[in-house]
Amino acid sequence: MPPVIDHDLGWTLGMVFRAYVKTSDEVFTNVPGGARGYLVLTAAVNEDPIPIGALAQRLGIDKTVMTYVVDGLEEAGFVERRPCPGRDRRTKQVAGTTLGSQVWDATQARLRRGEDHVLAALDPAERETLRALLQRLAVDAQTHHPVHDACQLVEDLA
Amino acid sequence: MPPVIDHDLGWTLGMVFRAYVKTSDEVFTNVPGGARGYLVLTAAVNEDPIPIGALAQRLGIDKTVMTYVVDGLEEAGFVERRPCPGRDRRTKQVAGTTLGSQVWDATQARLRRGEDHVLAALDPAERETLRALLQRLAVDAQTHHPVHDACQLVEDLA
DNA sequence: TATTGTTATACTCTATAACTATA
DNA sequence: TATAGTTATAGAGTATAACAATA
Repeated sequence: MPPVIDHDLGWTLGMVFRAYVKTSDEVFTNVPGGARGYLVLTAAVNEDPIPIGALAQRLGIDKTVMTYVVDGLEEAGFVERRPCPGRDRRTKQVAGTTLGSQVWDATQARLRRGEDHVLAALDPAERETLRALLQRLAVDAQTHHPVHDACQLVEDLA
Repeated sequence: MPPVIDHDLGWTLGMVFRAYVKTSDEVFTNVPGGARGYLVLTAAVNEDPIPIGALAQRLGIDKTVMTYVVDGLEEAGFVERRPCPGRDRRTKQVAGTTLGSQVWDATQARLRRGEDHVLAALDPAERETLRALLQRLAVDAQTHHPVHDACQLVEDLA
C-alpha cells in the first residue's frame, strides 16, 4: 500500500510546524516567551506601535497570553509599555527599547540558521515559493479572521 | 514601517496551522481523537499494518498519546488491536474495521472541503505546489528525526 | 453600559516516569 | 537486562470568566 499519510495536509503541516517549534526552542532561549515573545519583539522593534490588544489580534495571540508575554519582555528590558498618544488612557502600546533592538538583531541571525535547518530539504527558490504561499495563506487567515464563524463552515461541510 | 511580521516563517506557519486545526475541529467531530485520531485511522485503513509503536513514531505521535487515541478509535469500533503475525507477543498492530473504512471515506470528503477552506487564497496549481513542498519537508523531518539531537543544532547556531 | 488591559480559576494537553508482560 | 505497550503523575499551556480603570 502507498504511504497515504504523506499526502495528508494535516500531517505535513503538523510535522513541519513541530520541527519549527523544536528549532525555535533552541533559537529563542534568550527571548522570554520563546517564539511568541520573539514575534511581539519583532513587532515592537520594527513596526509602528499599536495598542496591545490590536497587536494581540494581529499576531493571533490571545490577549490574556499577550499580557504575560509582554510582562516577560518588559522585565528583560526588551520592550516597554507606554501610554498611547491618543487621549484614551486605557490603551497602552508596546515599544522596543535599544536593548530590545540589539537582541532582536542578534536573534534574527540565529533564527535564519534555525530556519535553514527546517527548510534544508528545499533549494533556495523552493524556499521562497513556500514562504510566499504560506504568507498569503496566513494573511488571508488573519484578515478573514479564520473560521471565526464556525457556523458558516459547518454549513459548507454539510 | 513595513509589516515585518508577515515575512516571519514562524508566524505564517503558526497562523496556517491554527487555521487548519480550527477547521479540523469542525471536520473531525465524528472521529475520536480529532485530527490525530483521523491520522491513525487513515493509516489503519489504508496502509499496511505495523506495530503500534512504529506507527506512533511514523506519525510523530508520542507513544503514550497513541495509546488513548487508539483506545478511542477502538471503542468507537473503527479499528481493532490485533496481535502481530510475528512471534513476539508483546507487539500489537492496529487494523481498520469495515465500519472504520466507511467512516474514513465519509470523513475524507468532509476533510477535502475543510482543506479548501484553509487553502482558499491559492489557486489549484499553487495548492499542489504547497502540498508538495510541505510533504518533502515533513518526510525529511520524519526521516532525519527532526532535531532529535538538539546538541548538533546548538552547535550549528553557535 | 461597553471596552482596554489585567488577574484568577479551571481545564486540557503533554511530557516524564513507573509498571506489566514478554523477550 | 532490554523492549512493547500501558498506566499514573505532574507540569506546562490555554481558555474562560471575573476584575479595575476608563470611556
